[in-house]
Amino acid sequence: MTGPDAKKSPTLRDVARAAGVSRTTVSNAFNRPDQLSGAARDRILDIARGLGYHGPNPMARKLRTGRIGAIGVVFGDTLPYAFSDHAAILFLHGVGRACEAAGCSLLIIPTTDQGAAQTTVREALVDGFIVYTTPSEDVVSQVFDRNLPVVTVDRSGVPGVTAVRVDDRAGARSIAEHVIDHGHRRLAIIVPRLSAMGEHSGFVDRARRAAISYAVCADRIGGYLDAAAAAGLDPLTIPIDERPDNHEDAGRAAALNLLSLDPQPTAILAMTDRMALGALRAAREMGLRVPEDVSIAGFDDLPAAAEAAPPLTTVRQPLVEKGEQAAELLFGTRRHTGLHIIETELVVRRSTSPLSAQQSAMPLAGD
Amino acid sequence: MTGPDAKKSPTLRDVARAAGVSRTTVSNAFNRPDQLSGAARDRILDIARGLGYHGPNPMARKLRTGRIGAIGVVFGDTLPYAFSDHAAILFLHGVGRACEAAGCSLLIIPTTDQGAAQTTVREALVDGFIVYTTPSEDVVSQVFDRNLPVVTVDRSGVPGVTAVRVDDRAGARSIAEHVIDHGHRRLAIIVPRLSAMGEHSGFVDRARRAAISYAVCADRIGGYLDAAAAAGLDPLTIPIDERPDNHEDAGRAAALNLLSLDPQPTAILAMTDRMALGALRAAREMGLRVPEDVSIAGFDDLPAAAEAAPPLTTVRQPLVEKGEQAAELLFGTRRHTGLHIIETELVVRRSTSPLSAQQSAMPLAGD
DNA sequence: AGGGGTGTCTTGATCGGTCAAGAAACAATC
DNA sequence: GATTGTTTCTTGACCGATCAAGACACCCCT
Repeated sequence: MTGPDAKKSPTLRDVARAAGVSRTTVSNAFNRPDQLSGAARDRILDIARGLGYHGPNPMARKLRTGRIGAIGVVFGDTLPYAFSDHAAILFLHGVGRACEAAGCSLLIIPTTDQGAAQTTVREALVDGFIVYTTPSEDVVSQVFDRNLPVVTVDRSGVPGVTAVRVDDRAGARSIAEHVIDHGHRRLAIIVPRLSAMGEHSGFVDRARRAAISYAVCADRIGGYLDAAAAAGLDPLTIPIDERPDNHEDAGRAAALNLLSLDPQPTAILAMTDRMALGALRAAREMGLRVPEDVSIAGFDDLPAAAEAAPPLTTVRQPLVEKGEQAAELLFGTRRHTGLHIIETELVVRRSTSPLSAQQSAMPLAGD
Repeated sequence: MTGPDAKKSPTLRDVARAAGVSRTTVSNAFNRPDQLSGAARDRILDIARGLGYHGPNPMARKLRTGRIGAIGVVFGDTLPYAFSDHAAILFLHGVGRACEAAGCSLLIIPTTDQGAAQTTVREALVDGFIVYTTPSEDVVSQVFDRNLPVVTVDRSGVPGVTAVRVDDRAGARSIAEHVIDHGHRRLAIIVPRLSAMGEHSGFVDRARRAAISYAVCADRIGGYLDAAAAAGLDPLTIPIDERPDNHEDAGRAAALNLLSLDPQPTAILAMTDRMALGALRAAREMGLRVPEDVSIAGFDDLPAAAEAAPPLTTVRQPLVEKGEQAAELLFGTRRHTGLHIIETELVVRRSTSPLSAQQSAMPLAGD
């Protein structure tokens, strides 16, 4: 990517020389019209144009003046993934709103290539960072090393760092309670990748349940199991299926696996709407009706959840507001407290229903 | 947004002084480990840490070294809008893919506030720009003024500027032909804002048809009308309804307007899928069946088009690839030619069908 | 005539680094 | 012992601007 002008472009000094004035005067011609006579200004601007000088180099200028005017969002996943995940996009939407209000641009920093990510973060030209989801710890510590303002989102807190969290545990509990209140006892859970280390597909065993490294996963599963325990169910008997990615296809595969258990679960709690949508598809493929044969619940309340067939019962988290708040905390627009917790809301639609007589006729696991 | 360290942070010079070495040596300790003894390096790094020095200031460093490592995408709309428009997101997805490959970050530059946009563009720390959709001409010329590499997307070409265009005209013609081949003669067209100047809602009169400032609009409408003319229809008799925004709601309003014409159109060509989806809703609300009572076609082939009820006949443009190509052209990965034209593909689904006997029984406009 | 004010422009320092060239110390080679 | 080479570190210029302070001319006023 070489500039249209391969020959290096002229500087303030060149213009000054050509115009027979000092650099400062040229600088003023561009930035402080009141500091020189109109005639001189016009002449200088003309000469600059003639020389192919396109205004003060922003980097040099900002080095001197300080503020950069952009904030960085660090994604755990690849950039393409970020742009294909609706939750991420809604989050960015919110961040964008706050940026706009603050007159700030938005730098999206990919961190796929572990090696490159280090230097990308190290050299990012930003006034602060938002760390979204789960970049590797290396990258996160690199971010902290920059010693710029940071807001983390959906990550377990680090002392001294402003964090935005959703009350995932309460949200998960509420939707599990909803299902349990409807009489369901044979629950099953679908989750995306639980730990930064190791990729796993299939049932989650005890060891892996104990080694969850992502805060969101830990909290949501915790919430589900809290509700189960409160209802007298043994958490360890509730099957959890993990898939490496948060995708429709992954949710489908997990649901196919869970729904072929005997006895079949009567309610599936998917940790994300994306996976829940895949689970809906799996049920359809197996000839099961939702919610008559199996209730399916999601989490997030993506726009697609309301439009699914049937519309998805889920837990709403205000994704746009989450992004907006994170950015506002970074800008200092919003009062700084260590931890910002965002509440969720249970959204009951039609993918869940009370346990039917037919369903309850089947043997209860563990009986 | 003040840094955690309000007292200004130490510089290379401070570290050098504390360590009793020169600035260059400290610089080398960070960037060129082979240029000094391991012992000295460790000692310097230790001292730096002790002083709260967090690595070389990226701005100063880049001022010296040149390359910034980010490209800017300039949006015509507000940032939040960009993140709510699927076409834009898919485009960004593609850009992100290319950025990732090039080890580059992505700066998203909002241009809502006309005044601020000028300086935002002027000061954006990027190595090049992608101009997407239709920022105001002021902003575009500001971008050109930076004299950095630029690729424009979906805009009519400017001499010397690499442009990515979709063959909108051919795509529009193909879908109009598809509908005409199915026997439809009473066509109607739905379009978003046609011109940067003036906001208009409702039928587009002759004067406004002649004053379209957005290249995409001009081409798509041109394609529709080409097909109509080729089939012996008078383009001027085909009603065009314009709405200021490319939104479902806008499409709905336009369709409601068009479908209350007498005689009623039998086929609606919406210039975007978003508007087509709104038109589907309008038809449903009016108790019209699609496609039995009215055929509706879109443009873009967003993911939602395939999932609509009924699935939308549309023109597919490869949005992700468009973004990727634009970025690759900017990086120089792809061979530079002035104009890159991307082909479209007609995707026939179920929202269009042959004219029914009942439909053709109605009087033909102009007979 | 001298003091104060204003408008226009210049000087030299500075922002925080990197880079090319060279110096000092020491070892290896002929 | 002179030459060459390495390793390690320093110097001064430079990247392209901004900024504080001051110089100079000009006008107004008493």
